[in-house]
Amino acid sequence: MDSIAVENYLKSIWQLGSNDVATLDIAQHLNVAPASVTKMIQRLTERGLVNHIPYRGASLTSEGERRALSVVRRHRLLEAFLAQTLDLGSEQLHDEAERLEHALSNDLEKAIADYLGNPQRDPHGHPIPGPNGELPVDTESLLSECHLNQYVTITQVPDRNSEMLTWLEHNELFPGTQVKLVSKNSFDGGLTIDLGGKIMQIAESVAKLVYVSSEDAT
Amino acid sequence: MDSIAVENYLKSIWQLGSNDVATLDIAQHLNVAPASVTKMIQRLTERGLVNHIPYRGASLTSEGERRALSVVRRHRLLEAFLAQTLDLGSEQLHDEAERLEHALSNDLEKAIADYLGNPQRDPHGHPIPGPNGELPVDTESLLSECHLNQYVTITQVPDRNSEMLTWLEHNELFPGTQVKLVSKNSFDGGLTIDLGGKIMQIAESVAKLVYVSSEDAT
DNA sequence: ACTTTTTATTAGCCTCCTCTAAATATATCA
DNA sequence: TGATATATTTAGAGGAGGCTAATAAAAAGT
Repeated sequence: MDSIAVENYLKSIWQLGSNDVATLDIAQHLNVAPASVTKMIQRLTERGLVNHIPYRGASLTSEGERRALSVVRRHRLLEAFLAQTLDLGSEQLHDEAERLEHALSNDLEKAIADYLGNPQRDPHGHPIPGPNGELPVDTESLLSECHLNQYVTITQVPDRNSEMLTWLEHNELFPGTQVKLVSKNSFDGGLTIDLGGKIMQIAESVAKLVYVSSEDAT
Repeated sequence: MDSIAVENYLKSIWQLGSNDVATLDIAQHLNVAPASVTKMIQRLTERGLVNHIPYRGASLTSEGERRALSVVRRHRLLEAFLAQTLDLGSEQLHDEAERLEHALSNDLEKAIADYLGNPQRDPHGHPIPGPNGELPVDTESLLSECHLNQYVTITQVPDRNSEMLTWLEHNELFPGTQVKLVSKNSFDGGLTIDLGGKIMQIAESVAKLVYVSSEDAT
């Protein structure tokens, strides 16, 4: 059984990209000192969960990725479960799941998945990895990279960053919402979108965290 | 915030009695070496959570008890919550709550309590301490100490020891069941009880873990 | 009361995870 | 290319929590 710290490192590396993740990025992501990251990376390399080229970066081995996805699965199942039973603020969901994910047994994970009907996505639209780490092929793109006048459906919003999430929710920008891209500012990357008649502005920083699908949402 | 280990020690000491708990008992309860217990007791004494007289025993300070009861509250709320939402085997409940209890924030604790309607007891009949550690005065007694021909209602069954629990459940001996004490073996302390017409034997070891009330259950 | 057994504590060591300060590699820029 | 800035790793230390072996205290038995 991986320790909480190990699970968090694996999850962070997974979230930060697939190859050559920088020590400093992990350190900031986990809020620890860079030296602590180096040491942990070495332990994980020793255990065969990470590949590390000194001064270059770290990436997950297939076993490391499997375990990272297991954490992600538990996290997203918990978000879905808590969202369905208690109704917590969308921002709270993430924080609670962040702590509970490390205390979930296989049995309870399964019980929750069954209770929810083995959902494919969590409340923020993020795909839930299967019990063995299967993830659907990603057919979605970033809102920031849409074509002009294209109609798209929001599929994923971020699950951290609660202020942004509150703002998105307040403006009815959640998974399932259909929007049309009206124009794009060349100077700051901001977007103007049409939300069923309502015209609004979206900063590039937000549009880079929202995924959309050009087909109808499934 | 207390660490998981600290929370477990406090809870163990609370469960093992109110004064002069033996090092060895804690060690067995937590499945660690006696020397580890001594060391932790010293740390807890240092932090004002435990009173310790060397070679005599340990007991909780009022602050220590407050924190122990907080863990117990989270544990029992979780048992109630999981029992209500997922329906898990009664034996599984305990184990899952045992791990999750350490990852429950105040907010989530409150959300769960509200969702359940602030219950007074968990599924095994154990009283759930209030948010500040309030426990009802105990008016219940052990099944093993009833008088002959007395009608009593079961109020509490143990939450650990899954075999016994399964057996109790299988024989419909759970909180709310009314039984009459028919006779008591003088040699082994075993009981014969009348369960709505069905006569059965209960070993003393079991009767010492089941609480009953002579008034109607509330 | 003296010896033996049981229970607790101390001493010393280990692993995990963290930190700061110092050293080293890499990147960047003139 | 050489100098500076940034990123990374090493060195060394510390706290938390665990262990075993050795010692000391308390309890129990004769």
